[in-house]
Amino acid sequence: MEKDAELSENLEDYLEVILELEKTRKVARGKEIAQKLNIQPGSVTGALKTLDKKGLINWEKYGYITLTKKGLNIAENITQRHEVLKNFLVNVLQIEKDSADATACRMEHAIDDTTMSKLVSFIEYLNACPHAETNCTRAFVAYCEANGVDQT
Amino acid sequence: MEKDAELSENLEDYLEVILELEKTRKVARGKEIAQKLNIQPGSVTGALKTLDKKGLINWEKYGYITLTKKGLNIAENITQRHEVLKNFLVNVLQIEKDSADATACRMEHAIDDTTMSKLVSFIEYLNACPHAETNCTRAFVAYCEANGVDQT
DNA sequence: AATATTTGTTAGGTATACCTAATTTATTAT
DNA sequence: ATAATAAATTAGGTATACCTAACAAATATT
Repeated sequence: MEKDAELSENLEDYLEVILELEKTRKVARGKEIAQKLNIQPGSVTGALKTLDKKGLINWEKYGYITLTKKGLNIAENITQRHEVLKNFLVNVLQIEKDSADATACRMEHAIDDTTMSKLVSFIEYLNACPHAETNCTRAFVAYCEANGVDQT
Repeated sequence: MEKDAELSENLEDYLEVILELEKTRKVARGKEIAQKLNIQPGSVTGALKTLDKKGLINWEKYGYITLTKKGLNIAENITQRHEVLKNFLVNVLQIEKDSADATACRMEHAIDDTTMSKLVSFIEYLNACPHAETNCTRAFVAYCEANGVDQT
């Protein structure tokens, strides 16, 4: 049982990327982590040691990297936050995908569980809520058009 | 003309706090900045030097602190992001005020101008949009109640 | 099996951003 | 005016998180 002590945004990003790599490649490798995070491979090792010490990944020198159960929980939580935020940005606010992804990537560290579940409910509500003969989201798009809000 | 070079989240927070203090006290003082940011006074000086070098504040040793025009622009932008996000969290997602404030404080650094203006439009839309005999926001509250979404 | 290539690690360095404790300057009270 | 108090700065230290370049290990090629 290690101190949870709050993960830094950076370490959260590592976990998220490792989960992504595990899904596509079964295991994560340092080089790929570096590429995804846009950093140099030399920077990865230190972070892996920290994550290992915190009991979030299984790591041995020169070995493959996998998430522990504890690490997986966190990684999945962060990934979910990312997806929900991106969903909101793309499907509700009508932000372009790549930009939405980048913004979600920054916001995911800033949103707590309570806010998250409220946001999930809100998106659910928007999809359920019939507004005139369309729905709230489509009505918002129409509203933007009518008011000349930039659609880029 | 200094390099803009992207302000760190921390320096953004300093500007935001300085603006807040200028509004209530005409000038900001190191001690108050430290209090608002929950850091020790000794940590403030270095940051002030950096902000001064970037041309964002007027600062002289042992003197008062005010924002330059450039610093004011940034501070106002950040403050606006904070307010819009808080407004969304409190009035749309129905998050409790203090918690919303803390979340807004973290999210304000993560949201870009395009997303910001989309969010502004969206809040506007929600207020304008009549839904049944109430409006979208109230309808969302009802939806949460009907679906047992936690109201804390 | 030996060599080449790729990948990972280490070591030393930079930048940010905080801390504490000592010191200096400014302000206030006598 | 002087002494006491308050506020700001400095100096030295810690932690995070990155960098580059040199080195080591593992994998692939012939």
